[in-house]
Amino acid sequence: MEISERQLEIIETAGKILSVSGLSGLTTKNLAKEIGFSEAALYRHFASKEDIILGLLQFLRVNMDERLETVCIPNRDPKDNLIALFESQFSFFSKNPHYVVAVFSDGLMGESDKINQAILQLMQVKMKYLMPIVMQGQQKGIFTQAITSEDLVHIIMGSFRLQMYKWKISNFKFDIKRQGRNMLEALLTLIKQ
Amino acid sequence: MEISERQLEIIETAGKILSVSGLSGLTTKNLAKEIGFSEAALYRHFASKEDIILGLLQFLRVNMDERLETVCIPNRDPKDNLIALFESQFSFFSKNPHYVVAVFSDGLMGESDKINQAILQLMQVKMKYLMPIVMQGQQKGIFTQAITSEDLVHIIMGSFRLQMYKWKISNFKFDIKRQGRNMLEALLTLIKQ
DNA sequence: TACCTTTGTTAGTGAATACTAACTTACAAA
DNA sequence: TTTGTAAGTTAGTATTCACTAACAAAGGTA
Repeated sequence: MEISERQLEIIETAGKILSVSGLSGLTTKNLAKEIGFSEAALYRHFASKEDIILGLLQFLRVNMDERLETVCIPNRDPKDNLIALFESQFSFFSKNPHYVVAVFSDGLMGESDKINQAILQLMQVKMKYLMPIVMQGQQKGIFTQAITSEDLVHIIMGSFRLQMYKWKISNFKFDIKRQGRNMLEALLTLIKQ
Repeated sequence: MEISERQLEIIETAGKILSVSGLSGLTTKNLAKEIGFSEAALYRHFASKEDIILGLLQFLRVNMDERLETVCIPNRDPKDNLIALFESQFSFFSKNPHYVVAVFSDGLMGESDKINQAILQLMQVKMKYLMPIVMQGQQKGIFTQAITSEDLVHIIMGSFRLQMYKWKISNFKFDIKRQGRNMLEALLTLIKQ
């Protein structure tokens, strides 16, 4: 599953349109116009619009996986890992706000199963890094053991997602890195044993 | 802003379609067919499709406001109030799963400002009841005072929303009341001082 | 040179969408 | 009895959508 240069350009332009004009703005017409070639040319690089969005989500997933891999350092203080993970996430979305629209928007492509699955996979990638951190923190007695790791992860993920949602419906007006850091601090205080 | 019987029927049918066929299934054509009259007849009762969705959201808001009003009893143990509020929410959505699609789906009507605002208002109604409970609980020393009420509410709301999201993408397959109760329990354990 | 592949073009297609115009019917009030 | 209104109907409309067919130009390779 190689991604050509042109494909990447299309994916990135799709992301840009998403953040500027939202979901309904992402049409093949707009996409082609923004890139500067014809609508038909899109179909030289992708079989369908769905494939373009899937490409976008896949790109985001691979990117996130690689990014979190470098950020989460085994055997480091779980608290530091949690902070680093969040910082990295907020920093990335701060630079690429359009992906927020992609990930947190349902109804993308009329509830296509493939796309829903791609979004689920994205959540799972994050879970892959979050879960061990939380478990390690609990084992070391840094995070509370009063509730299960699953519940703890759920609460952390929920807080993160709501923060993202608020940012999105504010039209990305506030500083997500600062607000995110505040929220994380509260979260850490809460889950500290 | 009175709602006629026919309007209510349209709203409820719209909700039903949302839960069965999702966002993309909610077309004027499907809506009319489901009710059993012509498409044009819809426009005797609503000025536009947007108005129908706004009606649905408004109906949900009023309903939720009244419901939570009876559920949250002043001067009762905040913990009990919190449980009652959640139970009521889960119970309602369990009976009316289509509203989950409406509320937790962005891209409803191409990012109409009015609709986004209506969804925001819905969150604020819930906040209206949640915030005093949390503050009271903190004052009485039942909930932790280590973080602010705002942060606590954010974390609670985030957990609730994520629970709803998981339920929705599972196609309403699991028992939201049971799962919700489990999550609330974990949450209560966590925020207990 | 001859040919193939890649990547673009123009000019459409059919299907779906929200919505409307014009007309009909039932019924209630004056 | 007359008239107005509410609530249906049929048969459309313009627009938008994702997508395609047919062709052209560039460049590499036999």
